[in-house]
Amino acid sequence: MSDFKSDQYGPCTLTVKHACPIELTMHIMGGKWKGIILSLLSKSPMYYNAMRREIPGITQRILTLQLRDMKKNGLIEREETSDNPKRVLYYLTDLGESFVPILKSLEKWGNAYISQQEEKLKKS
Amino acid sequence: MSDFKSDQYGPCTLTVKHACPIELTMHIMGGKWKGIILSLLSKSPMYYNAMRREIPGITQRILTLQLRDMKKNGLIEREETSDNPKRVLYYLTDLGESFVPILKSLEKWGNAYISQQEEKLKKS
DNA sequence: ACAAGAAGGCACAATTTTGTTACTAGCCAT
DNA sequence: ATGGCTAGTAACAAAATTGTGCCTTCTTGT
Repeated sequence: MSDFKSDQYGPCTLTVKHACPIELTMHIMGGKWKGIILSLLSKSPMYYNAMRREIPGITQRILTLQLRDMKKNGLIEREETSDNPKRVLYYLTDLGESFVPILKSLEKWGNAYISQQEEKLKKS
Repeated sequence: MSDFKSDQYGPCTLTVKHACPIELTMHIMGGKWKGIILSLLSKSPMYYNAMRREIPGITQRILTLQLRDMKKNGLIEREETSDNPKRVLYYLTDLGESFVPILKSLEKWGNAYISQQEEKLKKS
């Protein structure tokens, strides 16, 4: 259900231009793997199996699903190379690139959160 | 499952300080309602039922669950007032506040995404 | 001829998240 | 004393997300 229909998302008091953009973004970028995939691709384009190796714990099926989703949402591009054996290269689109700075702040925030949690643990 | 255990999250090639902070953040902030709730509270503290009215489509149960989760993760604080009838005020903690700028960029990005989608629709 | 790497597909299953409907308990005003 | 407001609970159900295990097709190296 990642299709975007402009009247599918409930109104949001913050900005009611079309739908709630925050919820939309969370829906597109949230989830367990999208962030990691995006951050890998932000460093360089990558072949399918290379990504698989770089993301421990992900299965082929899930990786494929995520990549498809991200392509459908215009975040990445898929390109079959013509060399043998045929390989598939994935890389960020401009839209995908435009999310990278946000990704970095999410990462920062996460790290801050972690250290805060650790401080709490010390005290208890 | 929102508890944080430092070795529960798979390694992330980006930053392997403790776990993948991106995934962690997505896990804490993702989902359908957290963003909206946070953005409401970023404007002012709010009572339970006021929030309920401001977020069309949310049910009591879900709102309660979300608020509890956010409190558990240290994003918001819950305070029972002593007036009659007793009411419950929710407000952001510093940690919660610290996410607001990110929320705004998520919102911006969402809006950009929406306009891009619309342009595509025009062309087809 | 045969294994092995590339990029998946398929059937099914478990988990997590979100939703529905109804109910409670304290208090207050009419 | 009845209804309505406060902030929830409880039992149950549906939907979405993520995962498992095994199969496939093409190709290249030995």
